[in-house]
Amino acid sequence: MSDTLSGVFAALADPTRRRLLDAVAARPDGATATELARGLPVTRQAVVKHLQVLVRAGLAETRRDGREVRYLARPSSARPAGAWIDERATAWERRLERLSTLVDARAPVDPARHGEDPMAPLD
Amino acid sequence: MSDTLSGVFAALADPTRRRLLDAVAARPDGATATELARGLPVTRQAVVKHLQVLVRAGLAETRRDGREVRYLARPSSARPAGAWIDERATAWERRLERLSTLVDARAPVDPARHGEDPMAPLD
DNA sequence: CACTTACGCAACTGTCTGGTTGCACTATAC
DNA sequence: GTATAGTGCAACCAGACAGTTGCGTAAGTG
Repeated sequence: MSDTLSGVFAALADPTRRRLLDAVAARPDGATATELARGLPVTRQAVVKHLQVLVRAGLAETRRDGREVRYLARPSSARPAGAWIDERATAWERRLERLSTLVDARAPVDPARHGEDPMAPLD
Repeated sequence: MSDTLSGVFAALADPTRRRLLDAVAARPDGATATELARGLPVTRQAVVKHLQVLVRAGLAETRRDGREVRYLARPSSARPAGAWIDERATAWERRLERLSTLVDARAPVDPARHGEDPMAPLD
């Protein structure tokens, strides 16, 4: 999970964490774990752990303010993950598009490639 | 993890699974787990499990062809997840934008809201 | 037919994770 | 100074997960 993309996706994979992120982002001055825990059916400690995951993923940051710790959202860190999905979705859809064109033309679907190592880099 | 968004994010959180998805998508006629395992440092069984995660997330589907099972990519299923990120990133950035405008104007950052329940729905 | 190959199922292991509880520490308020 | 939040740290638990091995079954191939 060391690469940054995995971290972001993993962080967003938990619904509680997504709620939390939305809640933090809704306050430009940030929110503390204790505050956030009040609105959730879990302990403050659980919330802290979730927030730490978000921070590790780069989706949030902390700012110390007296005796409290406020969590701030870092929106732009999510962009690469969104871009990753969008790139793929678009490319795949284009490929499918091309395929259906071939099918319409009654062309065989690359039978030479059947059984070949599919993890080999495409030329 | 029952909601579909969590499933997609969780599926994409694993680098092996992302590689796998790319590899499957690169073959419009699909690829079998056995083929895919040849290009990876893991067992066929492990690959099957990964592919099942992708299928459960709606990112792939299977098609039986004689005695082999070919996995096909389902690009469009990833779109909602990408959209989720993009929406947030954009909204959050706009909010930050507004904040810095306020700061420039030396206006206090909503002190009335400090300590309020941050999980409460915004009005 | 026997042989090979691709798949399916089940059990087992180590690690990660979401969540908890309990306690110690620190800064503010009275 | 004492009481009161707010945070930090550690141990612990149940369940999920990545990965393995072993074995059984089904479908082509000689």
